[in-house]
Amino acid sequence: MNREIVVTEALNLLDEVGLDAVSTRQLAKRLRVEQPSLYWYFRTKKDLLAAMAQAAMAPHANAPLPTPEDDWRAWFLENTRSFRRTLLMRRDGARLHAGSTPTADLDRIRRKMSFLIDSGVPERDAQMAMLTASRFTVGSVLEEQADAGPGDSPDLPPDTPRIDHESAFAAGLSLIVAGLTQRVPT
Amino acid sequence: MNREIVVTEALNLLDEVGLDAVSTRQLAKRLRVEQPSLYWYFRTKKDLLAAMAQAAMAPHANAPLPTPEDDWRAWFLENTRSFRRTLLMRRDGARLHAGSTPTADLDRIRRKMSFLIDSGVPERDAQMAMLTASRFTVGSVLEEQADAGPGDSPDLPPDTPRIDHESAFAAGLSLIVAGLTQRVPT
DNA sequence: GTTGACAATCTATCGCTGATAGATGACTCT
DNA sequence: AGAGTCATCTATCAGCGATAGATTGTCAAC
Repeated sequence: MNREIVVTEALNLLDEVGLDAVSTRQLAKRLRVEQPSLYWYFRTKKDLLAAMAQAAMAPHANAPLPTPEDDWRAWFLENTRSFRRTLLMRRDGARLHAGSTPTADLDRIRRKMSFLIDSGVPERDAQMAMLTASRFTVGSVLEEQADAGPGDSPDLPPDTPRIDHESAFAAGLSLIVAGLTQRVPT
Repeated sequence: MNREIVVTEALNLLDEVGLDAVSTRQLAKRLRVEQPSLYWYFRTKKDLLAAMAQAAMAPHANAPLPTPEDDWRAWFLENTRSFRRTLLMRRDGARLHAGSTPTADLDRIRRKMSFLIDSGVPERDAQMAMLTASRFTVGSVLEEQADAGPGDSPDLPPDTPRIDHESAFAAGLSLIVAGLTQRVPT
């Protein structure tokens, strides 16, 4: 056994039972091991959750970086969509992500920033737009996954139209890109 | 004793110890009562947290609604800032808010929507912009409060410039408003 | 081959948590 | 006086994260 196996099984457990029900005991049972054994691999449960969060973000973290030929608007849209898709891949993915200190890949971020700057986006605007899109995405998926979760929604009038999260996200994102476009000198 | 007193004391406890350390036992101790007594007022802890979340949002929920003379841009900015301010008033306010199914005041939302529409914002754009701003705000405050919290940040290079949350929020918000402005017919 | 070190797992237990069952006191209405 | 209810109590449960310390398996050095 090793950390990777533990994390993989922990993510399987997460998908099955949801974040609140992920316990070291349930995880140990799946790994056919006694519960304290997990503490050989992780000092605390928070450490385990952090490793899970990082592993869950792998699809987005390994996506190809932009090339100079790319259109910055198209790339920005796709990058943000990729972030959202990755959060949505796992049950409670947004909560898992938001709950752990991010351990971001700084070099990757710098490369993305450089691409935007080289495409004509002012540095500060590029930085703020990336932050804005990221936080908007986390907020969106957080609500989307909370919404899809437990069915015991309180006594709302039944005519309330369920929000289409997909198009609400698309609309918000295009709003942000439109705002950013204004900042870019022609 | 009544629900209101319990919720008030629960929010005081929250401010002192943080969301993770809010337990029914600590709360009971403060109210000079045994722990199971709280279950007379709330069926589950989740119910208590939901009541806390609603109470915590009171400042924003009681803020004056826009009047027809208001400038829609100025109002939209102030409304979003008010939301953020309210989330920031309580320790872990964003987590508390995001963790509970929102018992939104539908009538209030409709009044805000009507104001925007009367100001010339197309209905769907108004709706999407409100959603976008709200989710961006929750995502922002979530990170801001997670950042300010436990000091055990991992081994990041010490030269990493700490983000100024205030201006990052302002920048993101103005990006959204700029995007929305483009949608409004002159 | 025995010895020793280290990695990995076990047993046992701690203090804490949210929650339930059921008894008890207090106040009110008839 | 008795009934009913509100509000609180005592006692207890199962589950949680975490720690201490014993025990095994494996491989290297002597």
